[in-house]
Amino acid sequence: MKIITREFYNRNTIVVAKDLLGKILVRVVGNKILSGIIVESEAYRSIDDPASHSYKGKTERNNVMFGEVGHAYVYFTYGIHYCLNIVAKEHSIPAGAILIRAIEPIEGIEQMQKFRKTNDLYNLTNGPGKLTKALNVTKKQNGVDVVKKDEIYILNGREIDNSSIIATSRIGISTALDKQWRFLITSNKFVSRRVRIN
DNA sequence: CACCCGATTATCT
DNA sequence: GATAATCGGGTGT
Repeated sequence: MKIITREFYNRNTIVVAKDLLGKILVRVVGNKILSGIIVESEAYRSIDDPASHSYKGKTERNNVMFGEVGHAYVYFTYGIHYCLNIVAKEHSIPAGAILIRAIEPIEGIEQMQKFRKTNDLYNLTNGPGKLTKALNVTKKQNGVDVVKKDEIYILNGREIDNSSIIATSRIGISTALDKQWRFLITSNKFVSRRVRIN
């Protein structure tokens, strides 16, 4: 499998969010490889999206969202958790990123269980805060280029049949609830259980 | 299974 | 000073 090239991310954020389903997220920690299939994602845009960190313009926290596509935007939230996003947008749009909400673990499961301090396979990486903990992703990874084979990269996985993907409103936000920008693979056991299907 | 709540702190207003 | 792109544990049905 090959690393996804930068052109993939240089498209409509919503389309890329959907297309990331089925791709393989890889995390290199020392000499260990941790990986999983992306099974849940959310698109966040900019001036047209009140729920996005970039809605009101560039700040110290969100500046990666305004930068080159194909980089990781990692932020800290609720005083406890990190969330991993991939910058994606068309040239004409100032900012945009995709929140990786859940992966189906493939490689390095034992190491992920150590990072998470749990043996429960189905609650290991089924949430944005859980998967960053399982993959040992923190603000140190903010800005890393996921198009290069370095700390974090994404591989072409298997094509997902359109009929097995659904779109819903996004989780944990209070505005723009009408926008159906959360994508998940239906019936995948590793999707967040907080399912709000409209 | 559903709802409720506390944890804990960087970031923004 | 308030909020937050969350999680896990608790209680009740």
